[in-house]
Amino acid sequence: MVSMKEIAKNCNVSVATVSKALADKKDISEATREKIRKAAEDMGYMLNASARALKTNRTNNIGVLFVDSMSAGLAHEYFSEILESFRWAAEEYGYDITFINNRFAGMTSTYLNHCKYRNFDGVVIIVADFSSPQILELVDSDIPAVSIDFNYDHCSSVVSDNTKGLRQLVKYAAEKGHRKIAFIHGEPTDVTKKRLDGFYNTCRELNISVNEDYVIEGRYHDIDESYRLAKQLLSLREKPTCIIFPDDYSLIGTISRFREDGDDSLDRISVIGYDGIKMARFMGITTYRQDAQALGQLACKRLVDAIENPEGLCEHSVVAGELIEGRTVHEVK
Amino acid sequence: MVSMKEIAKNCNVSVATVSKALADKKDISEATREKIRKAAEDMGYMLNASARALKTNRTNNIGVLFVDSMSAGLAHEYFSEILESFRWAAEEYGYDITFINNRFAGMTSTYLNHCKYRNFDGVVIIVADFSSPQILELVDSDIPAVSIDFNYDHCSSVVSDNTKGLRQLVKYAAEKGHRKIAFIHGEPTDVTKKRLDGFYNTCRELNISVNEDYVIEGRYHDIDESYRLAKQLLSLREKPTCIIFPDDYSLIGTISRFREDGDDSLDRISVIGYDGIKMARFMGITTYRQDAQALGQLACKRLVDAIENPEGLCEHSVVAGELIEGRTVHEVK
DNA sequence: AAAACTAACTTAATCGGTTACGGAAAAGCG
DNA sequence: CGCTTTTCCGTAACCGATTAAGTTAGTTTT
Repeated sequence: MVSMKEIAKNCNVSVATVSKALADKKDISEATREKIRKAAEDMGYMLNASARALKTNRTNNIGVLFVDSMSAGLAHEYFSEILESFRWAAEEYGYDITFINNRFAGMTSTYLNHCKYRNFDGVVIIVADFSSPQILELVDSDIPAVSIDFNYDHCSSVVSDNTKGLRQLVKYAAEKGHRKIAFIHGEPTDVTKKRLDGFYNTCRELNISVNEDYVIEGRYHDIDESYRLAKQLLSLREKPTCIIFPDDYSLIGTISRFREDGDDSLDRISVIGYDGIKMARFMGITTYRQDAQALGQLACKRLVDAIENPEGLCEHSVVAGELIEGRTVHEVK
Repeated sequence: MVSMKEIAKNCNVSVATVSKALADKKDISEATREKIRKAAEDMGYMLNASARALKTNRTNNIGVLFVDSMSAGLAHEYFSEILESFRWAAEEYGYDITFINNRFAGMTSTYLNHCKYRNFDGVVIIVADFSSPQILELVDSDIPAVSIDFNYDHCSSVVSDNTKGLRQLVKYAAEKGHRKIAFIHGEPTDVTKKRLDGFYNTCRELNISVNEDYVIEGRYHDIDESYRLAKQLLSLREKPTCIIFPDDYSLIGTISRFREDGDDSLDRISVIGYDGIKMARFMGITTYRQDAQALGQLACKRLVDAIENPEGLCEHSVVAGELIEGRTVHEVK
């Protein structure tokens, strides 16, 4: 690999001159700068990130925590869209992204150690088990960090407006005349809590009495579970007229499984998804589209801010989504 | 950040001793090794990847080319599954993965330059415009590389068995009595070429005469296009009885759009997808599941082999998939 | 024309490890 | 008890950059 040393030799200058010439420092004459530039080009030279990082203590590399305990992860359109937009923004800012893991040289390690090892300039937590001590250790370290859809005290966060999401969905259903609205929510997480807040508060505001049998815990992205719970809801003496699902994916799966069963009871009531994945839009499902792109982009901006100004306060931003009106919520008298 | 120097001072040994102790070299006594280990642990020490890479010329980092010109990319389940399994395997082998791009410090650069800059030990090409000169430059460089679903002369490759895929699908349709089989294929790429081979050869073997109106070029992952072409096929004087789509995604989208139109003509013939995405399986679509997991895993193995033995010959592997029997291919008399 | 700048480099230290080589002390051997 | 091996650790060069500080020649100032 050709290094500055060889360029220096070739141009009869010192390595320092080469470095400064290529870095566009001012104390190099235009003539030598050009000579060096040309030599570098001709010799196929490229800067060495490791060497630079060693000296400058900056890697221009961002660590991405994206661990899918449930094998959702990349297969989850919402998260992969966030990752994609984050990545794009990072590249714009001149950063690369590397996945964080907790295996070092084959052995088990910690996320923090991995970040120290790679010397990431910053870290973004997109998907993870947010309550794990390893994550806490990471966000409490002095590495600039930003978390998505979760709030920590010591780092910036960007979260989707889940409360508003449920508010809009409930309001929409209510406008269509629904009063028996069920909500299959996901595992108890920050996100779920916010959604439940939105659900309960909006019901209260609209004077909709919440039947406790209608609010049940399921799992995100789990078709089997949603299917089971939907069946359960539809077997109640007093059936709900509308069911809000944890996400579009499980809703679509559930719908098709009901049809497979030859059971049209789900088609005869109203259903609502969450996320706004492409397929849901194609299928005309009423859902709340989370603005994954904005989330990823903003998270990146916040992280870069934190990197460039480590003394800055952390900011907590909420990103709104939008209701997508499909054809799965019917008017009731 | 705590370095070996500080541990050395703390333990009254030289930096070399610390390095060797932590690297489990044999010429350090068990006593000092333990003393150093403990100090490192207590001080929260972690190795510095840049420093190590500088000296050893190994980064334990693999560059991943994953560029979605068509905004498919991560949203494409097949590719994201490959990425996921590749990543998992890489971590097992002790490698991290970083996305390759062609922007350097905000400006436009080349993929190769980026790889030189990061000094990747190897490179995997998962999604890209395979014919771009930048990619060619990359695979022709001396960086160990492996490509997925595309063959280059100078690097190993792992490809899905597209010929077999189409063979199986055509055979299956034929067994169900279909003789008028249409094939909406994707853009002309290596993959498409193999599929066409499989399609034509199998038709010939089974004495199915191919109506040239039935074999038309569409685009992968493009619902609008597939929808348009399906309509076109169904408007032919002599309609096909079975249509093979470029992929599950566009098939599912097309089906739902037909239903939206109140057009049941697609439901009355047989349809076949490709990829075997989860949703397709839930919806009972007959398709060919590509073994994305095996592809990613094998690609990683090949790459690690190439890294560890740069003189080795490149290998070209073909990974079989399997036909998933759904309910979208009906018996014809 | 001597003093004071300025422009354009060079020198050398440094970042945090790795590793070939060397050397002293302890252990093994006859 | 001498001599050869081992064992264990230190010295120092090196990887490829960056950058503060120093140097030299040319230019300006007075």
